[in-house]
Amino acid sequence: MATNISSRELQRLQTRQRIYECAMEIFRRDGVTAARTDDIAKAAGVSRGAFYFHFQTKEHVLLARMHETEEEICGDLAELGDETPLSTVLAVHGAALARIWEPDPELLPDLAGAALRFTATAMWDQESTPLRAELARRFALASARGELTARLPAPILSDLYLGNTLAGLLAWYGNRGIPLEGVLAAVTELFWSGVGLRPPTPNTT
Amino acid sequence: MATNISSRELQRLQTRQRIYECAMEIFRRDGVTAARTDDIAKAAGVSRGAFYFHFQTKEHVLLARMHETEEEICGDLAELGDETPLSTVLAVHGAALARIWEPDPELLPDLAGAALRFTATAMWDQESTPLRAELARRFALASARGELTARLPAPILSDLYLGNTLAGLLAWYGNRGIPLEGVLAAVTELFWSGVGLRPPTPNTT
DNA sequence: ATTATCTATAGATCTATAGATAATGC
DNA sequence: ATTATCTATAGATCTATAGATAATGC
Repeated sequence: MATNISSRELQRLQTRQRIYECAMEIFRRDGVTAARTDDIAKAAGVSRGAFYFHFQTKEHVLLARMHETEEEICGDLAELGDETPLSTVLAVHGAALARIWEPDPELLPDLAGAALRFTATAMWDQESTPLRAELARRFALASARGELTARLPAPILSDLYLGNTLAGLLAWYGNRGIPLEGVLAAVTELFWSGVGLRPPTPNTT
Repeated sequence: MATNISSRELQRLQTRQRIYECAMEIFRRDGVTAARTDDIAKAAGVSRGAFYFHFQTKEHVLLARMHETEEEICGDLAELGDETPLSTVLAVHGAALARIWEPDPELLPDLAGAALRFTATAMWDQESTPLRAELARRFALASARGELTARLPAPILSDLYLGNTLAGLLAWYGNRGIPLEGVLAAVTELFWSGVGLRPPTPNTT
């Protein structure tokens, strides 16, 4: 738990961070698929082998970005006490998502695609990500408090909510100009109005 | 509009189909990322250049699979008249999805990831896919008939519905054993109960 | 002395294209 | 003769790893 960082560790972290930032820049410039690891390494002032030492593939750099955004959102959620109503939790989550993606939409499709593949594999291995776990926990708390009326179990509702926000992000990506926060708020409201109260069943002729 | 196919065209289509099928098989065996174009070409009995002639990249084979499933689902939807209630249209869509993916889940994460990236790019270019266009049309018809009460415009609701089914597919992928059709029906019901009728606004303390 | 970090490089794989073959249209 | 389909292959890029360097722990 010591915070003293050895010179070697510092150097490693600095190199990794440099590679990470240069990769993101080149991803934005060339697209993830077209980006060459050689260009990234050159920009970071290291050999291509150093890139490989820090990141297994280009996709792993995207996953690092995903972890970074997850940590940021989890930080926001950590400020809300466990008794906070789920609707407030979701509003804070949406606001954080908007703050992160609104100024930098370029990598959204690639990142979303990688996150989706990664999450599916993680789900299959019964693992989770910090944000997904935290949201599932909040949904479970809300369910125990009787805030949810949907018949599906809380963890699945949590995943469906995440899927909804992903769809919202992409709808906004394809139709910029609308403020992202408004789109995500509308998506959450739509999701919530189905989850929060139970209206009569639909008319299935 | 002639249905006569030249010998050359027949040969091309047969070769392409052989490459496509061998690729899917090797994707399932090795995973899309690890699959080598050389193995695919060998399995199809052609040179690696022939693979490249028919498909720009491995991802384009996945997109061909996506188009195939879209055509199949559109075929099902085409049997429903324009006056069919949206809830029925969505039920048929969910049933078709389940029929397609239940017996062959292996490629779901890779295909979903590729589809997501591709769709986002297409949205940005103001293009669409057959299935996405057809669903948007059905949502617009339902909206005109007063079947929808949500404030969001019909095309966005349509995309959110697609995002919901994607989330449902992945929830099922990570937790096989439950019948997929049941998962998708629950997802649609959840989506619909939010879209079809307007309950009181949530309590945002 | 041992180990972590990184470089240099060999080998694997992919991408791009010049050229061969065989079908088509005149 | 022209063109579409495919092969052969050169060159680009990635992946894997042996070895160099410098920090660490004894």
